[in-house]
Amino acid sequence: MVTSKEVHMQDLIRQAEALCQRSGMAFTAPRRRVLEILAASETPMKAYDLISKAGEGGQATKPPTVYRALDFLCQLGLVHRIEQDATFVACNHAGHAQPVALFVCNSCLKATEVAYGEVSPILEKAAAAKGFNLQRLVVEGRGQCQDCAMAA
Amino acid sequence: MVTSKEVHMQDLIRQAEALCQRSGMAFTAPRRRVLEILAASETPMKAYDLISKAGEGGQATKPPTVYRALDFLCQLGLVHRIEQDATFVACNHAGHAQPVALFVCNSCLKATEVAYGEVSPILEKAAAAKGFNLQRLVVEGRGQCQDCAMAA
DNA sequence: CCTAGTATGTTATTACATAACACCCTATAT
DNA sequence: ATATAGGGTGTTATGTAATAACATACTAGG
Repeated sequence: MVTSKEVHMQDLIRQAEALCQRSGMAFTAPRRRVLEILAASETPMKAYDLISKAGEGGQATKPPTVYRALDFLCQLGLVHRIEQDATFVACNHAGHAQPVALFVCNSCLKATEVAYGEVSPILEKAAAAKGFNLQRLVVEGRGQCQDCAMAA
Repeated sequence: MVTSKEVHMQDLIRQAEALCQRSGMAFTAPRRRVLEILAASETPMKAYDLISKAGEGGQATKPPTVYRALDFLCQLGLVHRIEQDATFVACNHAGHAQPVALFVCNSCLKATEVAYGEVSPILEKAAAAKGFNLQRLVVEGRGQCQDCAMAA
């Protein structure tokens, strides 16, 4: 059986390859490895869990290798960093141009992505009212996800 | 001359005292010290800068002392933690019931507080559409503040 | 070839945060 | 008066997150 996770991963990998091709960057082994691990994970992962996992199967993988891969993948928009708790998650609707908010479930720790296109201009305007020119926006949250609400 | 910073600090301290009184908690020396340092700072501060500064003038101040004070002050809403860069800033409109976004200037690093009351329900609704019950929201940003825009 | 640009490997260190336990203070119940 | 429970701090040690700095390798264009 082919799980949706696996399909998702194939998508992400293809996306990554395409993006790299276009921008003349290399989709190298460590970058692929990090993306695969994140894509396979149910929940956002801490950097050092990633480092351990990437090191399984022989060669040790050191922090800088993984952090560099994460930076790269974040810039491409294939991975999101969740600032609240310093974790990383594979984007689950690869290729979105839209900004997304990440809402983390307090029970199962899974992240739900929600597009917030409509609120960007509102916040930009609110910022502009104070003379602030908004360039980058971070929207995150905590709460209870659908599955956990059902279970309760 | 009495600066607006100093007035702001007096306000915050009074607020803190009042809040503690009401909830039966103690506004102790380390808590006061941390709040004073933050209120006097132009920009958000890193925890370890706070630790050093709190330790000036004799007794060494250790990380747990400061982190405990920060947790306390954050819960009271007198201090905000900026997740993006793990810094802390005194709230500059003490006693707001409103949630606020924190926008950090890329040049001078000062934080601008912007109330985002109007967008909360929108995001809550967007989350609800995916079955997510939003309990806590973090809105932060980066960009250029008014002063730096003028200077440029 | 050679060299400029991109990327990784490796060592070491810096920065951020908390666990765990001892001690103190103060309010209140006996 | 004294025991004790709760809230708070002090201290040691450690866990966790991230990066600096420098060496090495791969690949494309001159």
